[in-house]
Amino acid sequence: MGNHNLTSIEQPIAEFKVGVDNVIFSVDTQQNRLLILLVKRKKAPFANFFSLPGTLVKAGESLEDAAYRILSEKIEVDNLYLEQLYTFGEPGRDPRENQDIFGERYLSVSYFALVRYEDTHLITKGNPQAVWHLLNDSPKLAFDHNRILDYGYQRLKNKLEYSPIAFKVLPEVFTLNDLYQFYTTVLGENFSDYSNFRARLLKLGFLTDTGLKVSRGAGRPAALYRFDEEAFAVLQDKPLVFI
Amino acid sequence: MGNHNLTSIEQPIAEFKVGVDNVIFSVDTQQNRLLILLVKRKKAPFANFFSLPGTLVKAGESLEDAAYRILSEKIEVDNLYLEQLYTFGEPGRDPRENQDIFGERYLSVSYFALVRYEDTHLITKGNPQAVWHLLNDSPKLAFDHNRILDYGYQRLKNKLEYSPIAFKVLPEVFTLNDLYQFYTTVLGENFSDYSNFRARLLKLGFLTDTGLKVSRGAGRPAALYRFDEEAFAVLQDKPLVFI
DNA sequence: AGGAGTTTTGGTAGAATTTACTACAATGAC
DNA sequence: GTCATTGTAGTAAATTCTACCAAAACTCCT
Repeated sequence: MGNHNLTSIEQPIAEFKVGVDNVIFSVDTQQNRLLILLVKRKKAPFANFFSLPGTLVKAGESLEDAAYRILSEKIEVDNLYLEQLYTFGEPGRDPRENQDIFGERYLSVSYFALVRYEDTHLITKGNPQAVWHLLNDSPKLAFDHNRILDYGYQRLKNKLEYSPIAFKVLPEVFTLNDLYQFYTTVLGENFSDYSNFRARLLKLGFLTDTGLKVSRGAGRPAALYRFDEEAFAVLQDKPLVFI
Repeated sequence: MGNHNLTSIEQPIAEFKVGVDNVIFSVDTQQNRLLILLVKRKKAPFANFFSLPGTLVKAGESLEDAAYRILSEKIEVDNLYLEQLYTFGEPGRDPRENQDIFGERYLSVSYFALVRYEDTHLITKGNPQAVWHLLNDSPKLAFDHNRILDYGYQRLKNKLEYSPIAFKVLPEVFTLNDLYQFYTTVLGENFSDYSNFRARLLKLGFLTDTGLKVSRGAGRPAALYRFDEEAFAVLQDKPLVFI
């Protein structure tokens, strides 16, 4: 069972402030880059460190509302997927707890988001501003945010394997190669070759050919497909690809 | 994106009390029953309703510590698996919020636990006491606990499919039939037949034959196996069975 | 003791899927 | 037209899944 503190019998009930921190991913399909949204802190603690975009939950606001509020303060985006990730709350995880004479605690409920990169605009006014970072080249973050980021990346890979979240952020119509590039930039190139990826996805039967074709430079034009939500419904929780 | 409340610009930061609620499962392998631990509430709100065992987090106590504290107040158990489930925090989810003139919020961080049934003892002193309920026959619970319970059951099934949590609560040595019965009482009987279940588990290679045999009534004696953690390590996240 | 019943164990044939690879089609560039 | 490039279709071999079957090793009953 491990070493757990079971001795705090006479401790009072703790008072908490609750923060929401967002792990916001985006896939730049032009350059095959997996990006993460970070903000640079201006104030202590961890001044000048990068951190995940976060906020404290306000009165009357749900956790998910707070998560959407952070998003809308940093970026303009219409197409996204968002879900709760994990709640971090050990005593001492936030240095502000030590400075608070009332012994108040800080809890972090983290959310995971995947947003469309192409028609998303960073909001440049406001303070601090948010910037995209390469996930592979992300810096040491404030608080325990590196841990939250790692947790979020695991969730992203898992979700991509089992859920159709890619279609929330891909354009309305897309080629099978677009889809393959999306998967490879997130998962790495060792999960399937293109030909077998095509065959598998098409056999699953939730991609409908629009009849349209698109030519991008040299080579045969590619068919444009559309995600059919209704056709997907029947295969809930079946893996889409194998890593 | 749905309808989210983005208008609370001038709201103050909320103050929270944080509760931990445990979804505690147990498998009675003698009678093939899937059980859930519930307590009967003595006080308002929801007096005389059953609820998940829960507590408020104390000063200096981590969330996981609180989860273990609840467990140790209700049952004596040495063999268990525990992990965080989900955090519920919409305004108004706890009726106490309305009675509180300071507008304090109540957050519930839920934990999921699977405990060994056989050598677990319910603690009968204390108030309220905890009792095992059949999951299939669980009553209407206090607060939003039915939702948390459903969420926990989904997690249990998922974990059983992908993680070796069964071996945390099975005896040190067990027969393949023991294991099969465990899986069928949790997942239902439609995931695999016994012969194929055996073949699959043995081929995965993390069950080592102890050489011992056990005879339970009529029939050929069964070989006793042991879970080999080291041999399992290589196949992290591969499915163990198919539902 | 011996046969009947029961449970464990180790298969196998056929279907289905995965994997690695090849051939062909349709286009732009020259 | 020819070639490089990208998209598409397919196949053969290996592997896995599924639905069974039969022998082995015991207990129980008469």
